[in-house]
Amino acid sequence: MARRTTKIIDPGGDLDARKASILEAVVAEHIDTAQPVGSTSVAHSRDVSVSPATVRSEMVTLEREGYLAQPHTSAGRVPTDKGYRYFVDHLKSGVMSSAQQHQVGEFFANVRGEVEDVLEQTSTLLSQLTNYTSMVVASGHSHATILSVQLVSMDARHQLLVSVFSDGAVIKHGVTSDFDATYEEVSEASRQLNALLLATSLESRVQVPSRHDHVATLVRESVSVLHAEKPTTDGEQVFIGGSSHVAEVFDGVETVRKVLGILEQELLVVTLVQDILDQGLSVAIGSEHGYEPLSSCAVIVAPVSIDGEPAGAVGLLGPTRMKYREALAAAGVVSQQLTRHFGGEDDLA
Amino acid sequence: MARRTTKIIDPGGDLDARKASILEAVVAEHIDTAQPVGSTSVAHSRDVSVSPATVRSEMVTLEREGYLAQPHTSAGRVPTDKGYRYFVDHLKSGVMSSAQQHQVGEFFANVRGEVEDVLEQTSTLLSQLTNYTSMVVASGHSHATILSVQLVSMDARHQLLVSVFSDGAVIKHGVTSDFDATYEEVSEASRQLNALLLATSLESRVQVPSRHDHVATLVRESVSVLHAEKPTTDGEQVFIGGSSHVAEVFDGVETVRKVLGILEQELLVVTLVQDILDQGLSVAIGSEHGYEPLSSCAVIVAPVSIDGEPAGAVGLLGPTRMKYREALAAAGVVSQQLTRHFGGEDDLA
DNA sequence: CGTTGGCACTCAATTCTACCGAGTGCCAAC
DNA sequence: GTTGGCACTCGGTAGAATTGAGTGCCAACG
Repeated sequence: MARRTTKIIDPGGDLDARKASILEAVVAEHIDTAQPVGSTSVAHSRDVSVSPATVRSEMVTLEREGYLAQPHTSAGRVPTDKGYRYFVDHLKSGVMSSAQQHQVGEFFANVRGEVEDVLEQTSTLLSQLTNYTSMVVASGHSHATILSVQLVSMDARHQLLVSVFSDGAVIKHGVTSDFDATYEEVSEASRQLNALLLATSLESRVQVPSRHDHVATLVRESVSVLHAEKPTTDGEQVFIGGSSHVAEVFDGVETVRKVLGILEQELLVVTLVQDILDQGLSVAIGSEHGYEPLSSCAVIVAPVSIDGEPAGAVGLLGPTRMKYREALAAAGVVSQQLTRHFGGEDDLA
Repeated sequence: MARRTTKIIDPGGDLDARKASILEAVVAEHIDTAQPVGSTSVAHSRDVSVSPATVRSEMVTLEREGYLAQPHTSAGRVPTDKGYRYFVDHLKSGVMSSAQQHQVGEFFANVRGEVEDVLEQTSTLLSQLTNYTSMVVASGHSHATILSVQLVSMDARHQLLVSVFSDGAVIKHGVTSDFDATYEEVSEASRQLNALLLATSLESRVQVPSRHDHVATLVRESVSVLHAEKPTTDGEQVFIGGSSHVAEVFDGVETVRKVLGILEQELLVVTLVQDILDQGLSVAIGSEHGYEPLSSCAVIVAPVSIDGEPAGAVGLLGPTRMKYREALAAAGVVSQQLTRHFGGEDDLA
């Protein structure tokens, strides 16, 4: 399930049972209270049955090994990214409250509409479930094949190229000509485009006519504008939900600003989520994802697939001290449901 | 240009010249410093050439008349919403820095791509120019006519209805049938739909076939799903830029959260902007727009039209103490440029 | 020898106090 | 009507004292 990134050297392997319990207690309490946690409260927590003094001596070890840190002498301990990592890796996967399960069930039983709408609403759902900012990424259609293209005349010099893909995506492109195209020329161009492009993908090369008549020019122009789609992005779409939670969950204006700034850049979000997935992680904590402005964040991702093919992902963004168990459960359930929703009976793939 | 909302009773009409100068000085300085401003600094400002004592006595009047407020005894004065309103109404319209003018010119000379892309980028531009959050609203296509509809077969039971509108909008709808439709049936339905819907708008009623064969069912289903588009919204689109500025510009987590919460709800943003336009305002200050959570905000709007028809608006959202002159100038120029961009030569209406 | 209670020590956070000064309101004089 | 003078208010700041949670160390215990 959750794996450790290869970059972490993991010196000395696992911690002994007692250290583990102590670390876990520290993390759990700090997540709960956002405060440094001291030896006494750890000693009193279940799973730990030694005296505060013993806890203290173990904590210096944990600190030396990099799992804990002290904001200043004579304060309690706070988990480091490495500490959170251990915690997450050893988390027995939780389960959502039945109320929430019901909410999710209800939601997926009732959503209808276009894929985009469903994804958008899903991102809202996910952020409502967790009180964190959610991201839903749908991967591009660069390998989907074209089901239909149509050139529609707006006026004599402006046409609209509408392409329908096998994954249900529809994209449009403006095509401008420097001559007046007749209705017949546009229809003919449309017919030729269909013949040319049907069942191809955006990656395939096609043979365009080299003649210089109006129809051929329209065809050439259309193909070029369509194939120009690729480089920008792969056509991924991102839906972000609950960005207002950023303000609740992080302290410090500067952090909030930086995080919002990141979320504004859709391309960055796509890359971030993809990177984490590529690393084989389900959670990226602190600096594990390498985005400096997000160093005080944790990002949870869960892949979504359609017919066994990776088709996107859902994600959650919170502080490093986020409620991992609940958030992981929510992301997991939602990604599963999404996978099922688009796999099974459904009004549109 | 800037008009006063009818709700304001405007008691005693305009202020005498001296009161006006004093009020203006207070507003200007408070916008600059975010601090209560005292009699001395007002007295020293240009446009005011009386002693602090005189300023003080004028200020008690202004306070009594509701233009100024005192956070507490022995602090300076702060403008009220009414004070800002007066300031804005008497603002001689400013002009952008030439660097900014250049930036805008550059931008509109170089943008290309679909309308949506242009609008999205415009909202980014506007927020960069002003350091406030920007909103770009494109009004719906409920009165646009249909240029083309096409039913594309995804698999035997799922079709995709793609409609192209005269304003360049393309929308898709999934159509599900409870029977297996042949390729011929889908083509025939597509043909009939075209005959039926061409040149109609979403508001027009059309006569659907009442037969029970596959083709007629497909046609009926398609028309119904297409006309169901209307009620939700009018198909407006909203593009929000620079939401991270919210964090810089407002103080207090709670305010930031509330504002972000509003921005998340696109429908609300559309309504807000529309309401303000309908009131004939170009700026709504504090509670003038009636959205309680935005009572510490000012919203600037500027309409955009295409061929004389209202087609949307651009907006800016900042604190009540925002830099009105600059922001108004930026919103004005951008809305003009946008109007021109979509009015004149252009690769797509 | 690992565990524990005891204890002195540290240091951020809090509280209190004094004080400063920006700003006001009032008034008498110009 | 305007102005300078003056007493007064009150938020903000600075410093000192206090508090208390928490540590590290150590000696004693099982």
